[in-house]
Amino acid sequence: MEQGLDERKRKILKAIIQTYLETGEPVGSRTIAKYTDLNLSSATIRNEMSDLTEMGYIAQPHTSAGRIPSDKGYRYYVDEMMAEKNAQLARKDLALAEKDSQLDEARELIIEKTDKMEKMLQQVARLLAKDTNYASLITAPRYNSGRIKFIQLSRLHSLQLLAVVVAEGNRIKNEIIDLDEPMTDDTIFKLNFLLNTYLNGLEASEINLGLIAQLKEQAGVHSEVIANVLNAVGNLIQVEDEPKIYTSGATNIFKYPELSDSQKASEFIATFEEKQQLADLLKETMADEENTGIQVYIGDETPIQTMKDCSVVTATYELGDGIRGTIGIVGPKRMDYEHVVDSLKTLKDQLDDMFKKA
Amino acid sequence: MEQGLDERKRKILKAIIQTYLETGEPVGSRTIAKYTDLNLSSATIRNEMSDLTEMGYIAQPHTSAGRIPSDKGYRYYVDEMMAEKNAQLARKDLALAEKDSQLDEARELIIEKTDKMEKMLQQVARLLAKDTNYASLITAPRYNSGRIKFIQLSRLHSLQLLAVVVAEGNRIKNEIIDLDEPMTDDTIFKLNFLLNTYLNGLEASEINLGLIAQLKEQAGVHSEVIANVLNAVGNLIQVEDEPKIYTSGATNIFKYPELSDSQKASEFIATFEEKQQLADLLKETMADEENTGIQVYIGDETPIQTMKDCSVVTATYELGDGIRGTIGIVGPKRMDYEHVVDSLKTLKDQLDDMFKKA
DNA sequence: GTTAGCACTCAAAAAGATGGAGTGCTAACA
DNA sequence: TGTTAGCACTCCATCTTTTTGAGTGCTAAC
Repeated sequence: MEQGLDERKRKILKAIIQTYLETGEPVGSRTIAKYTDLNLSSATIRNEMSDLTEMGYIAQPHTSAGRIPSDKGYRYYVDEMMAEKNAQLARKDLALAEKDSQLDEARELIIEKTDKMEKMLQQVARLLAKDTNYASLITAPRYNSGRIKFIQLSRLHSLQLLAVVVAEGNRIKNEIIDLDEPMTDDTIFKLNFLLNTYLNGLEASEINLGLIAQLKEQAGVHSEVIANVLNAVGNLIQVEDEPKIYTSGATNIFKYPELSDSQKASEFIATFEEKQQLADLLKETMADEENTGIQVYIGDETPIQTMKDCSVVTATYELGDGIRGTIGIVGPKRMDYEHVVDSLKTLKDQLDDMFKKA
Repeated sequence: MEQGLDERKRKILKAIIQTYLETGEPVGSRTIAKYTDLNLSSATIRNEMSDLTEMGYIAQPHTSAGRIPSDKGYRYYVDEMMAEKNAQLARKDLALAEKDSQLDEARELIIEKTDKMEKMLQQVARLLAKDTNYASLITAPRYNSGRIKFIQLSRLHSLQLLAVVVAEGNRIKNEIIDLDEPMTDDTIFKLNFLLNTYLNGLEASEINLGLIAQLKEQAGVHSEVIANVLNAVGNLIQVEDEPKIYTSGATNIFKYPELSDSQKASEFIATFEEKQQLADLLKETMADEENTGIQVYIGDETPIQTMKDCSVVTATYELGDGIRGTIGIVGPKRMDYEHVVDSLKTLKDQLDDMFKKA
């Protein structure tokens, strides 16, 4: 027992799952008897279903109902699908690259219209949600190298300085500094020199208390200003810890009755609203990298409590140098895994390209 | 008929509404008979209720049910309340300034912890939602004066310039400009001079095609760079058109059964998720300014279709010079108007103060 | 090993029964 | 004339019962 599934059982299991994905209702033996090409009577199917139930691949909501896939069943189905996809990919069977016109069109729109990363990501999230009818989330690429590239103080008014800090990856931070008394051009020049010689090329982690003390000492009377600049530097780095997450389509869950009772829906949507918890999910994704870069979490496998009744599919896109971001889809366990995986793959590739160009 | 309400009717109406606000269930004549201090039998109350129904202040969900307030009834109640609040305020009856400890504590937390406007506003929204148990929204102040204060080009790398544009209100925009070929320090200096002499002190609207042409001509070979800087300027202004809206607590509606059926909840939350439509609401608010700066929209009065079954309370905070932002609460029609109005008032005052200091 | 047949189960839908909160109206009362 | 007690009536909400039908598990025959 439990020595794997023979050909027939696999076919039946697959048929059950696919039917369930479509209808969302428990599927009975007669349905399968008609559905499948192997010509078997419902009675035979029943016997096999009984076995599959015992093995834990499917379950009965109650005695006299049809069967629904268990988490183990889904897992089997998804693994099969992924394996097949990889095989196809290996032999360059690019029938898989069937265009998703909606997402394709997206690409152009996005590149054209949005000059700002923020808007672009929001747009992508929206599109993905619309395309799949599930909830989507996406993070901006996480820059893990915070090396400082450029620092500059300029005079705004007699009592106001503007500090600009640029880090690698062209992330920019501004800080306005109010002075107690005017400062000469010369002083500003000196401070600029000081800041650049000390900080330029450093990573965030390399700025320690000793260094700060040195800097302040050098600055003498103007150590206040230094403190403010360092503050800006600090902010630039802090953003790292909580990468921004863009979401869309959380309300799509109302399309799936098994998720839309008040209690569940409320928790689910709150999770999306707060976004905080989503970070955990994505952290996990980032951690273990797979061949395709696509991960599927089914039911309890997700790290987030409130999504126990859902499945989560994520993909990691790269800019190279280990700078990565994540796209994800959250939907009911009976989601259209194939479509979701394809969509994410397409999008991941597009993002990879896009960033490579930019 | 319809010549206003006598004292007794007013008392009864108020009692009905208040009871309904608490319970959320239709209220019957006996309840009122016990509740109120004017000693009347339920029969008498019934007669009065019948009148009030005819006048349109209250309604019956069905023949043999109690009464619930109609929009007109709510309107009456809110108007009364606001009038009283204003009266209190006029004679400096500051018992009204009863502290809301939660919001008070907020103030300090906020000022302490958040250096970034964005985070602060998000925090405020979250707090307000938590305090009231309704959904909250808040916009960043909308700067309507876009006068340019400072422009600077700096070299980042040999083929990269950094443009910094600062507008009044200390809004800052950065733009990185890629060059085709290196640029001498001297050229950068000249371009800086050029940009500042032409653009400094101008409002967005004053930058027209003629001016741009002049600038580009002056810049000669480097007109590309000018175009990029103007792009940054453009962005600085564009942000105006769609002020960022921060929201929180959309899922609070699930606490109110009359709003939490799938259909309604879905639409409601989607509105909050997209935020786009909320802008309309806030635009409206900004338009007509009242004495207290607090507005209440009941049911159909709201400009947003999906909120027909809700009430919306908004407040406008000011930085002076007509620079304003909005805070708002969306909840069921039977919301605790008094508490909401007080909370918004408190918050509005705090924001006014805070920005005055900053 | 497969299948037809049949008794049995159980959830969901439909139909019926009960109770109670609340009204509107009438007639009596101060 | 305004107020009140009394009563018949309405209608929703709740609970119970009935019906229906999809689906199973088992047995016996092929």
